[in-house]
Amino acid sequence: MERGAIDCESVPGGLDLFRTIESGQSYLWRRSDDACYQNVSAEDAWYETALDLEAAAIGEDGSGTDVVRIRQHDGTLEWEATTDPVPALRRMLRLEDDLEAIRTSVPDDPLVTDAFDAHWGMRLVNDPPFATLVSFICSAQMRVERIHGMVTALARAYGTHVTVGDRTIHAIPTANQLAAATEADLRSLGLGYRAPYVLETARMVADGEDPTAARTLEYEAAREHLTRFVGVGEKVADCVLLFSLGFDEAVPLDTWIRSAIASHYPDCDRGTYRETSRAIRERFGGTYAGYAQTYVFHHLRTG
DNA sequence: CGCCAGGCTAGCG
DNA sequence: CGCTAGCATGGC
Repeated sequence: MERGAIDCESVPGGLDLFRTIESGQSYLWRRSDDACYQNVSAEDAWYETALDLEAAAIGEDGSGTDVVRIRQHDGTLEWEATTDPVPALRRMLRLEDDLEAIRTSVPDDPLVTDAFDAHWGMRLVNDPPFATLVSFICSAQMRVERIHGMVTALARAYGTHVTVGDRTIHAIPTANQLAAATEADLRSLGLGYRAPYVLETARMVADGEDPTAARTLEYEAAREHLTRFVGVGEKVADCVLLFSLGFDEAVPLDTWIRSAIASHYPDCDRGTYRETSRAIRERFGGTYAGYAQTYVFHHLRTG
């Protein structure tokens, strides 16, 4: 394993790795102390995953089997990896984002202000597209702890196993790997009614339907395009657009954000997903509305 | 026991 | 179009 570190002083606005990874955006990482989403501090804990680092650096899933481990320690982001992970980490953890500039573009109302103050340093993620698609198909009517458990179960059952030293790391399965499963197999992992959704979407991607085609479209058209995948409605599509495909204006309307709209932005409730989405997106400043959404979501969910 | 969790699909009017 | 029943599972 190669080793290195990224100086967090060079990250504009700083980095809170714990909140970035354990805020329900990314299901890529496992903690080496196996304590993800147990409300335990990640001080000195390593996060690890197996993936294709070269592909991840350009926003693709790839089929490779690299391993990377990271932790935040002494003002640096330490890493260990089978090959140079820095370009992939910069992209996936969005280390170029200027948090101060982003905060300037979102409203300074009490809820957003409290959320940014409470979780400063949390960054959006930019994960590989298919891994994100599968994760958020699984997210329907699930708590984040269990989504993480389901994705972990999928990785152990179908993902590529990579052994480094005495540790075995499981990659999130590729579309081809998942397409070979059966619905009964996926139900036995606890996916419930999401099992056929994951399977059918994996088969679609394995057959050539490309979720990254949405990148070339205007935002609302991109959201509509992603709903072609089974198990993907407007909300899951917004999550994939925000956490993987670079649409920072996407505001997923989940139960927590709907609750926030009801209590803090009631004029933004326009009845339909599309119109409510437009209203809250505008209220959150447009360009980086998804950043405000993610801070508010995490603030409410952990409060 | 009932209720809820980062909802979606199919089938209805 | 919009609306709703039904859908798995585990934790509290």
